[in-house]
Amino acid sequence: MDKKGLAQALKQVAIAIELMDPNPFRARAYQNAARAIETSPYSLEELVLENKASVLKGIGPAMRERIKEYYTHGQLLSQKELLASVPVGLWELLTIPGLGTKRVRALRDTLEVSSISELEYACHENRLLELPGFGPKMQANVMKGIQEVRARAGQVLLPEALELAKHWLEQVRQWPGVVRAEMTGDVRRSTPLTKWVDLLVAVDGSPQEVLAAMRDYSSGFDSTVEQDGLAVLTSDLAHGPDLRIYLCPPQQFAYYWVITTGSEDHVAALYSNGFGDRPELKQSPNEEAIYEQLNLDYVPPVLRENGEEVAWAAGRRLPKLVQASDIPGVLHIHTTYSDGANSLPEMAIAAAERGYRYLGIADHSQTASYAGGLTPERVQQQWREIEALNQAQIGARLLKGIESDILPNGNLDYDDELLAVFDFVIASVHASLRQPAEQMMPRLLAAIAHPAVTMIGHPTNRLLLGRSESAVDMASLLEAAARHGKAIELNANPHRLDLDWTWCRQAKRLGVRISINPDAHRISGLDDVHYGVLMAQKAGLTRDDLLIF
DNA sequence: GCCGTTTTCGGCCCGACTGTTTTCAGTCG
Repeated sequence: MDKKGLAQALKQVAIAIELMDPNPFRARAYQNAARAIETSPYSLEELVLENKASVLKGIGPAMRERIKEYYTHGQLLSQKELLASVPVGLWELLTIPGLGTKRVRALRDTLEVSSISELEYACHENRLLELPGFGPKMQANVMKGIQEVRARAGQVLLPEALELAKHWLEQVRQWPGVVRAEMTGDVRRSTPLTKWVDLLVAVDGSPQEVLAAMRDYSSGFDSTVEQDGLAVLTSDLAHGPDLRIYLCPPQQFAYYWVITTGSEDHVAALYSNGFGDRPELKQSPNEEAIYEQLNLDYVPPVLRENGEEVAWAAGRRLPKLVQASDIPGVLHIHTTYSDGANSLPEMAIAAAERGYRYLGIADHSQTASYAGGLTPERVQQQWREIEALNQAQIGARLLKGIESDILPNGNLDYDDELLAVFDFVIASVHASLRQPAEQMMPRLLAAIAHPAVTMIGHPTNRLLLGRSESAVDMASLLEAAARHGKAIELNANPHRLDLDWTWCRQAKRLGVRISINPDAHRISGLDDVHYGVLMAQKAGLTRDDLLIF
């Protein structure tokens, strides 16, 4: 519960008003208030307790009430009825690119469409063409959007998958006959997205007996017994991925742990190394013994992906994977100077508490007005504060950086003299994300060639389960990075994880340094580095492959 | 619902882009 949550809640009310209430200016007031709060330097506590809300433009008496409500209840109680009056399906329709509140209203009022399924039906009947402002392209885009929404339904990001897996591990460990239970599958390999949350459970007794004994606990699960004796319980969770629980005898735990951890390609590569011809492996005491029997170095789960790693293990040349402790400091931090929730000193102290020696501040540049981007004057002001904080040594040493927008024409967002003085410059695309490759690539290549630029930030601009990648020819971008000696960001926010780990492998081959950046907008965001490290490990990166200051 | 005064109500935010349009409406960041 903080001011970002408040801003979210206000925006949600704005959408509800736009959908239900004919007065668009009331909705606008909520949007304006949300923006005013987001871009203000004040915390939620300051807004309420020190009445800083009163000095903000766009906050009147009603909004002051809303802010107080949110502060005391964690939600906008007075708007609950309004929010509940919006049919659930309408919120879903808004997730389709190109559909905003106006078009959703038109769909509902004229075609009586209020869910994705109804919308799909209407598309098939060509009904969208009847609506003013809709045409064949719009209808085609909507159909494409529906496919995308369907494709990502049932998947969750890594943190949520881990949460679910932990929750169910705790449950399953209480079940009768359970000797041992561990995560397996995608979650164990730390894949960015998970469709199945998999657990492997060692149980006493035959699969049939065990399933019978578990009946009271596993209601709602479908159960099957596979031909080799492995029993599988599956369940559709209400939202997100499906849960799958493998049951095996205790002696065969290691064997099935290898198989269920996957990936398919990894296991296939193990089979080419004799995995299938060695029945005694079924009784191995642990995974290490299995790899040893196959004349392979032990492959950590995170690395078990396309099979390439099995060749490395056979050649005794597995990379010494980068560890969190290898990272002495992190870059790409936002503060209250732009759209961050915490101040410079707060972030500096939090970084020191996490063992970081340095912290690279990179607030938004001036074009990013929606995020409170810094004018050159504000940049100077921030530098003065950074120097004072470094002088006082109150936390991690602060580096003067910036996340400069790459403008649609490939220019950066300040003049060269100013850019040259930063300790580092992250160049990122934040607007005109949908440019065709013919414009996007020259744009990115111009940015990476700029002498002041240290790295390209979140190079594809994807949001996992949210927004598809920009038209980036990654091979060319990485070649350019190698040519100019520039780094590429591995944005560690679990919504991004961008550069994707598969491309990190290519970057390593080209000698392009990877910068694992939290892109933190608050103190807790610093901990996202963990996910970045996992992706770097997946790519097989070592400490030497990272950009270190 | 907020603001700014012309103190009592009329007007209200931006820039790019896309798809729908013959000049604009809606979406998005």
